[in-house]
Amino acid sequence: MIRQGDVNITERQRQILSILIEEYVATAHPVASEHIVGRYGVNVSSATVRNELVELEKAGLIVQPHTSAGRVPTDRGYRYYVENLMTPATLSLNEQRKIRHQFHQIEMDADEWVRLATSVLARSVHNVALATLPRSTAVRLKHFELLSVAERRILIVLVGHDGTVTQQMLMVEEIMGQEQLSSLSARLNAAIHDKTGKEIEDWSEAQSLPLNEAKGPKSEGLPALAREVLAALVRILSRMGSPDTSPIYREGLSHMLEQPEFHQPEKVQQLLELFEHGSEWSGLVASVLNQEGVQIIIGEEWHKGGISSCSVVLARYGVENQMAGVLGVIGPMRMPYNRSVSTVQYMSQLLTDMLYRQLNPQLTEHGE
Amino acid sequence: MIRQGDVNITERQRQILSILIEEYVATAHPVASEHIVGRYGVNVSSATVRNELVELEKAGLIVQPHTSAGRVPTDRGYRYYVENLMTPATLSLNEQRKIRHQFHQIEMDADEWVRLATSVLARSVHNVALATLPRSTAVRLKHFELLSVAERRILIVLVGHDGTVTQQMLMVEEIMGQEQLSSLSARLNAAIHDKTGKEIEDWSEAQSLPLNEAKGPKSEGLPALAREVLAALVRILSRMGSPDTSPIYREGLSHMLEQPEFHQPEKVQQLLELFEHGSEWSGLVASVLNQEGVQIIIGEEWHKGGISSCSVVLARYGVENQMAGVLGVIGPMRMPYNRSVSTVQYMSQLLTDMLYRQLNPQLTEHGE
DNA sequence: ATTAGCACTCATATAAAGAGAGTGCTAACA
DNA sequence: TGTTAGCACTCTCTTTATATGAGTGCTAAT
Repeated sequence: MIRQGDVNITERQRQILSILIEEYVATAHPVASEHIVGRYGVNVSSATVRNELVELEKAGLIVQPHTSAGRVPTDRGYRYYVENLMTPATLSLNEQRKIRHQFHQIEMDADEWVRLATSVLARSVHNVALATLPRSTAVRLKHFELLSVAERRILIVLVGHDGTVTQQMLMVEEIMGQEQLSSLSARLNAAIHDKTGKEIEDWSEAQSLPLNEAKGPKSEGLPALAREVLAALVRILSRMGSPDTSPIYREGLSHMLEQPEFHQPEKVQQLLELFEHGSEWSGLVASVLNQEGVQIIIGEEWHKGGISSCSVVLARYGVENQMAGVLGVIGPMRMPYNRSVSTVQYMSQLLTDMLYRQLNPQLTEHGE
Repeated sequence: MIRQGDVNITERQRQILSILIEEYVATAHPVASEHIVGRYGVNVSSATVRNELVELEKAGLIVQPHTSAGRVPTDRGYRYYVENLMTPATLSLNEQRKIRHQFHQIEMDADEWVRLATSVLARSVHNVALATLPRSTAVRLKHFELLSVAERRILIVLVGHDGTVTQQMLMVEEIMGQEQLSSLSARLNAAIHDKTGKEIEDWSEAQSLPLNEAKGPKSEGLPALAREVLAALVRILSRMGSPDTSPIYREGLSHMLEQPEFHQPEKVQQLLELFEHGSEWSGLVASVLNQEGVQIIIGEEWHKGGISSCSVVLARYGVENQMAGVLGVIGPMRMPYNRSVSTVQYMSQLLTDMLYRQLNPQLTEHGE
């Protein structure tokens, strides 16, 4: 799969580019021709390497910060590297075990898994990890409960067919005891079990007309509250279906700031502003949700002039269109991509497995 | 209330100190004697001011970064200022209204209020705001529900008598339908209603003995699950009573980094590490929970060598020993204390009112 | 095609010099 | 005794000059 159309370079140039990038990733210093000779089969003189470097520069894959400095990869250079040159890494079995081990606390729900995953990921790649919570589209109501929290305050707890749990406070006019609420929820549950938000809305409208006409037999004050509850359920279900609104968890900033590219304070502030204005992410997240595999966004590919010199490595986790989210890493453009990719890949696979088991409990028993 | 025992300075010195601190807070530059003359009734020459400055320096309230520089307040200087000199500010009615307005979304629970409060606070003081969630001691169980999330996975939702809601996942051996769970929870609710964690534990132990002996009549598999549920309830209740474990919400880092003291990257990193190792905070939080009023911690008063040059302004909110948390501001030592204090005070009062109303719903109707 | 050799460029480090801000001190003054 | 003008002194910050050295591009030889 060779994209990056117009790039056409010889085998040796590719080798040199690869060495150069890996050297630069490791040291953060512009790489001189001298430092390339003698490594991994490059048995030519520095002059020859310099000639090749000129070619690579013409192709737009590297630049020099100033005359008489070594070379540094460009956005395009990294792009070519991750697509053609990078040797894909796999986490060692030991690392895999260490990570899996942290998920062996049983009593957690999906949200907590994801939060833990960001934390593990951040430590593992020494950069900032981020994730969105898993959201389903078109959730079906499995069951809900009404809990009287205080007079006039009712808590609605809702379980979707996919195991997601959401809660929502509701203020009401009437004062209701827990018993009344329980009987109401029992009655409603029976009626709207397994329906989607849309279906509940329809059902609720269908009910309201007949009820108004035949108001003799069974309307001792309940309908108003019931309608409020139903409306709230519909709202919750529709919100659960839209992934954009979900908060984004972040962790590992202090690791990231150890990197030399963040020694100028403006860079740091740019970065933090990006984090605190979460809205910028939603487009990116949405696009990753629709794609298979690990996505790499390098430098300004995402966002002209935004966080230059940063890259993002993202992957979807979960079950497509059913219960999916995004998790990944953000770090300086100069990051060890193969490690990032493999770690993100492993974490997303792990989360996917766990969610899959949650949706299909009968498979649970064969795990480690 | 003049603490700071051994400090004994004249009225004019106090005036000068006050001007100096306010000037330094505003400009972030060491303050020269020339800049003090002519302000707020200081009608003496710069030479006289210099003489007074020497006295203030002897008292340890100010220092000069180097010979031939202006003066800068020390930790003790700020301490004296906030305790004796600072003119307490009140938020303007306009600001108060603006803040209150943001809390007028009805459908929120206590946790969401607190999260919103940190966000508002951060914007208002242009620094980092932080808060702990409200936790009660010795929560009594008001009601709980069991929800079948998936086969073998049960969600426990628990409402405390103070309106706190907590959820917890539970893995079990048996496969139970929602109906069975509902009837189990109905039976248990009736029995352990209004008990504390400790009381539930006792009750549960008391039950297990008789049940084992008289195992004829009513033991068709339920007790095992019931015991698991009870154990989980006890665990949840005890966790709800310990405030240390609650996560700490933070916001506003990008504001804070605009301050010139964070133009050296090491400072930034120190700060972030402090945030990510949340454990350091728990002692501080615990002590603030036991005190009335706004607490100010200046520079190294908290933590020798830790985040020097930062101050924290904290206050408890909520109802003591019933449902309380901590919220406040962290910023550079050079911060406008009176504004921070008044904002923190107002926010904590606001949260307290809201929690109080939640606990006593009959008062709700007279509010704005 | 490769490479040794070398002049050239430019960032970085080091030193010296100058400017300016602000002090401390002294001596005069009310 | 408290206040103030005057001034020398100190120390930072900026500027300028100089040196160093890493790394390149080019040329000419292999």
